[in-house]
Amino acid sequence: MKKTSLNDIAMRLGVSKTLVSLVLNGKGREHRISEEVCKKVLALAKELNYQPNQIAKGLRTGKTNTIGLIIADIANPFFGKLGREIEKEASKHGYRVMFCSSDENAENFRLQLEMLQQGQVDGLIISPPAGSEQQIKMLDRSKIPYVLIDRYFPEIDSNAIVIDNFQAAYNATKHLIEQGYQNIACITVNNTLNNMRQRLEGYKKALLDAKQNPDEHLIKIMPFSHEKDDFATAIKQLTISGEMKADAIFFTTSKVGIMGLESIHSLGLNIPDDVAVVSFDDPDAYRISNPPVTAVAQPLKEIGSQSVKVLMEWMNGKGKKKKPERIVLEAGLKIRKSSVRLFFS
Amino acid sequence: MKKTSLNDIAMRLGVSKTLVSLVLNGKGREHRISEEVCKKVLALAKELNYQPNQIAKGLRTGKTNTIGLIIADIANPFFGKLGREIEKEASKHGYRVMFCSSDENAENFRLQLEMLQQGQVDGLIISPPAGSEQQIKMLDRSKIPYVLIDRYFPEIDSNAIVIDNFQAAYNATKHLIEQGYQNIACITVNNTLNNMRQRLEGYKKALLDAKQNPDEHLIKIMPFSHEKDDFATAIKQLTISGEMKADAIFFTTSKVGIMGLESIHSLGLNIPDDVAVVSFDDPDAYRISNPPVTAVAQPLKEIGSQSVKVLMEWMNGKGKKKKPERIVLEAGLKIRKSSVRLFFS
DNA sequence: CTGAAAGCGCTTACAG
DNA sequence: CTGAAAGCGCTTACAG
Repeated sequence: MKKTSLNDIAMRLGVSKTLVSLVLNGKGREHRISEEVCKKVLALAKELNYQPNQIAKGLRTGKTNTIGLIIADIANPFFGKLGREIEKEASKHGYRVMFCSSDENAENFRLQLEMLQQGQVDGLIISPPAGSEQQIKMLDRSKIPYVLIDRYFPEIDSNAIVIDNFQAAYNATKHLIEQGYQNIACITVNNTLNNMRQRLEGYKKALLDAKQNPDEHLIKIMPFSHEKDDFATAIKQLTISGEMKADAIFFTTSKVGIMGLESIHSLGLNIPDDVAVVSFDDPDAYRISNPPVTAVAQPLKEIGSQSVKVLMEWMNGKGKKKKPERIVLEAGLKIRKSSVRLFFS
Repeated sequence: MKKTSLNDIAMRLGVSKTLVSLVLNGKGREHRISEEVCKKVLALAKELNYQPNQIAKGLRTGKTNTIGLIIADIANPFFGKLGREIEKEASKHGYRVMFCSSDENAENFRLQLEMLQQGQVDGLIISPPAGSEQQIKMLDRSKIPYVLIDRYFPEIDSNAIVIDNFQAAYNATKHLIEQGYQNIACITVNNTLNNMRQRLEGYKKALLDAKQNPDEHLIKIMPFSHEKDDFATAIKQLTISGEMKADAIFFTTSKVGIMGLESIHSLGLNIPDDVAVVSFDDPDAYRISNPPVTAVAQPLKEIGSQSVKVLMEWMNGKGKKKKPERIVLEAGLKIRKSSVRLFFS
């Protein structure tokens, strides 16, 4: 059985498809179409379970009611939760969302962006990987509405919803300092994105402000591959065999933090007695970890809703790009046992 | 600047768009179009950065190269990882995927299914919520290819990729029995889906086979809302205040397990000495939990790739529905310290 | 070797 | 109050 089309209804009722279209789009009154004709159309549409073909509608109107979302990895709980918020918010506005995971790879990203621009989406929410400046510049020159999340390129004027990474990292480090830790290490990932740089800078600045000099031996920059062995080595150097013993570690992402915690556990080290831990991001894992892990919790709900809001404003603004908005949100520090000295508690 | 269309290229070259379409679709040879014309077309297309409008193509060919995915919640790591595998596999076949989270709610599901059927996707991969039998039956009568994952309705002949939930639960429980636990509790969720029922049945059967009678006091069926308080109460009853003291708990999902572990920790109970723990599903959290949690690890990669494979076969089978395939995979038990008696290890 | 034409299912001026 | 017609950007018989 074929799906019923506008024409089927028009034919069976002996009216034009213009009329059917009008009625079904609620423009019956507006066009002063007689009550009874309206009723007949509506009734038959219901009977035949008519579903307008969105593809045809999209071709004609140039609107797809779909937004594209490119993030690093939907399987990463941070992006999973963020994606869910965006989906929720978009659906309130009648939009669906197409997900793409770039794996922080600029080439994947380029292909996904290209694909999404082939007339499939009305707007984009994007977490651009390192090295995608050119793509974003091109995107900016095209007329398609977009907003960046999680990171942005300072030299490109884009809408962006981000958090204050510097301040959040600063606060996390300061918390460790206040707990009396003296050799605070930082494990981060080899990534040139501004959000990651700011996290490292915030950490360093907090140390400097406390007259603790950031020691290069205490800063580990991991390859993006996130290999278990690399982490085991790094943790071992920081805690057992290295030139500087760390009494606390600040992880700049949850992916790094989870790998690090695994290594800490398999070395049999005690948290926080042997080494205290604070991490960026707040996956479920940190709440059920024993002890629970102190975490920088990003306001995912707000990032999601704001990004959709800004995108909608642009999309409904007749395609005219407004002055770019850069919204900077605060991230809270959830203090848990992994970073609290017992004699303080 | 408008996007360049087939027509733009045809006009500028003084040829027909038929020809341009043919060449760009690699059918130049086939239609014996002269080398030089081909080259000119290709060159100009590149110069103008021509991107075919997929919406128009979709309307004409009836193919969107998109598959729809409806799961419970993309923010749940189980579905996040599964979604990622499906995305990966689909992209190998040139398909993109539209994600929808139903929250296990039949009404949400109905709306999402309806939306996706409005000519937007070529096929569907679905994790149907309880109470959606009618929707699946209707879907089955329509000609749109689909495959179910994670659960199915025994009375409806659908393609389905699932695991042997009964056996996996049986094995997990048997493991606890072998470790010498005598009062093994089960915490599950109030859900009539066949996968959940089988997990409970597998647990009971393992107890029966070991001459341990399943005691109703040891089985807690939680409301789907997953409220913290409900779990605190349940765990307290099982471990401290109840009529039967449990020395081990089997959680039937990771969502339940994570809530349960939180409660266990906040009661200050020791795992596995006070109470041992085994859980269905294997989120990151279980590896970094201290002690790490024994888990039933589902083969997400295989569920993902098989579901896409079966769907592709149907979609490329000229719309003719094949005999439904019901693929049942095995889930492995990852034994970790949360369920191992010290004197055994 | 190449082109004119029809048509996918809609919406939207325009005309009466 | 209602309809004929054009057109969104493609693909695909068909004709020459």
